Amino acid sequence: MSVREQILQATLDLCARRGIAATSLQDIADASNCSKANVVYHFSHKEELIDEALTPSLEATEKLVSATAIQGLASDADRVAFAQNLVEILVSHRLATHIVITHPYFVDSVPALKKAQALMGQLADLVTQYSSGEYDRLRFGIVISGVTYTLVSASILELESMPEDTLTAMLTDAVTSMVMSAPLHVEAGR
Amino acid sequence: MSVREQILQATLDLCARRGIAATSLQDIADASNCSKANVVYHFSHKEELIDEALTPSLEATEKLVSATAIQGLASDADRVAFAQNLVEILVSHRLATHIVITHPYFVDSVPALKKAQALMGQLADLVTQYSSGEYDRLRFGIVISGVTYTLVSASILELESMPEDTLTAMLTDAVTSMVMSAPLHVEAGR
DNA sequence: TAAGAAACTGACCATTTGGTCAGGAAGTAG
DNA sequence: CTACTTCCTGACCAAATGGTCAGTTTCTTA
Repeated sequence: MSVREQILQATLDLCARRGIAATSLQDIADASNCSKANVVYHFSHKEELIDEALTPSLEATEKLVSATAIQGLASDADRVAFAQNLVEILVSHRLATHIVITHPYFVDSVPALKKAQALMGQLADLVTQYSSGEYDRLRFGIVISGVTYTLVSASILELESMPEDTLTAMLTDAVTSMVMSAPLHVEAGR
Repeated sequence: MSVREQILQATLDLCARRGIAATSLQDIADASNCSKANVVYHFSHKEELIDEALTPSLEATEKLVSATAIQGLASDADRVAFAQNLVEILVSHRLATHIVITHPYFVDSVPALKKAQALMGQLADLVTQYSSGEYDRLRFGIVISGVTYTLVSASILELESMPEDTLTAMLTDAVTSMVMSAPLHVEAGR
């Protein structure tokens, strides 16, 4: 792993664990086995560093949004596939997603967070354009933020012991049954 | 409102809006029309100040937990009442709840946050002792954190325009239908 | 009104932070 | 070997932060 990549990974780890404000460039440098000055050499500002660390997660989400916009969510199969893809993204980018969701007040200083919020809105639009208005939008918001939060705060519910694919399956089921207008209850291996 | 109360209110406001780490004692002092030294005079440490600001919310939650532990959640009426009380607490203490939920990594420095997490676990226990295990616990976690997060990040879903009691009713319905084993769909005035 | 307690303040301090800068290694090309 | 670019570093800096302290004002009470 290149130093650059090490720095990005350390940024995700530390910011997810301690929060952006409590994570200093020095912390990131230590975790990346290089000097603070080198961190600044690769990413000239802290915001830029965080921005870049969040990018892969945003790109994956963007892809899902545009694919869903074309495909639509008319059939049950479409909806299940959507829920699966969404949970897949949330799980595989859980650090980034956690950072996004626990830092609503950094929107102005970190552009990626603004983008992330916009994407969340688009996702809500997609799901709810097939349903009946504000109440469904509300449900969607609850479930998405809830799933995301739960994922990374798993210790609260002692979910750490659970195998990752079981967790993914459960979350997919939860999303599908709680958000889609026609609950499907894809029984996850439990 | 006494200076003490002003300080506590400003702490809730600012920490919910910008995060604990990004809120300085000076910011709080400015918002309370007093000196920083006076803030430290009333609350000798920052953690102590935050701790005290979060206390009312914790006490309300504690009360609900112990009341529910005695009353139980066997009947539908019990469950509806529980959901209403819970949402009522989340709404009326929404700033505190937002602080709690967006600062999982401050658990070690702010005792109140540790307590809050423990209470969340007890709430989950209460609801799920009437249901079938891990999956329902997961659903509960999703809905509670989701409702809470949604409440304060309402701007994302443009819920700001909604009257507070409509919001409360919707959330109560959402909690009831998504978490309780028997969906009730108390139709909120919509 | 006198005296003590409580509320409050400005000046100050050590520490940490994000970021700059001048220059040293290290690789690469002619 | 030489010149040039890229990568990297320690030393340094201004700004901000949490907190202390000595002293002043304001309230209470006898």
